[in-house]
Amino acid sequence: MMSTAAQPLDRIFGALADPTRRAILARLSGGEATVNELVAPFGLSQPTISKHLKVLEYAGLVSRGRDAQFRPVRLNAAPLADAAQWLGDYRRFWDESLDRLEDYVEELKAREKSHDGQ
Amino acid sequence: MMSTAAQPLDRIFGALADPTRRAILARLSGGEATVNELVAPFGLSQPTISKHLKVLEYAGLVSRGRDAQFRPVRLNAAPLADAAQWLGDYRRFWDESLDRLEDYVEELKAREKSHDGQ
DNA sequence: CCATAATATAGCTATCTAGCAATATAGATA
DNA sequence: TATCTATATTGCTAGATAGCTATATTATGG
Repeated sequence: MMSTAAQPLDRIFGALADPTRRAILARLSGGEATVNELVAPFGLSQPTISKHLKVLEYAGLVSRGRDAQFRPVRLNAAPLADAAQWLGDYRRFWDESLDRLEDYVEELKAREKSHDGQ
Repeated sequence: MMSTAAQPLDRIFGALADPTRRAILARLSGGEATVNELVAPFGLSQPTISKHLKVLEYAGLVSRGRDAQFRPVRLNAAPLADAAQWLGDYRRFWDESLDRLEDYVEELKAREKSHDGQ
């Protein structure tokens, strides 16, 4: 199960490396779902989907609720921000000319965040 | 070696899921390097690094040159843009309030790109 | 309490992974 | 040509992964 010693980014990128798991996240971006609702669209067994959910949970990308015998799954996107930040360090290599604009926006955003704002 | 049928994002995220490979990319962001230069900082054998390089190459993240008996490795960040774009679809979930600003900038960037500009 | 529905766990297989040491190959140089 | 240096390839091991079926668990509802 991806060695217990794995770093957060290992788990996050590892979770995203599987198309079924990316599809699960895409589905969850439209709202929470039960396990069976997630099983339906794939040609995969329920235990297989449950295993994928465990990988996503281990990466912090989903969390589970409880509603009678249902265990609703919801998206938790926070770790994706870490992944995006890691990628951000390389942005200038694929998008050199727009780098300064990006920096400017990041600065604006940081400023807005520090002022708070709703 | 991550099934031949893997999709590009599988290979990209899969490549990023290993800390040694992320460190190699970080090193390459400072300029190209030979295999032995990449071996040095890790406590890993040369064949192990060569194998990591093959995974990175398969994901399109590095390319190799030839200079005498050296095979210089350089960063190819383009596939990271695909990963970043995928993540971008989830940005609003971790960064709701700044979404409109982000959209605005994306629009600006698209406009600037279509005008070209150096 | 019993039956059913939703989900989790166990146990299995085939394949992939990350690491190693040993060896092969390719190019430069003495 | 012989040798040295840089890198690739081979063959191995231990452990992870993705899938399955069968079974256990948990909670509802009769």
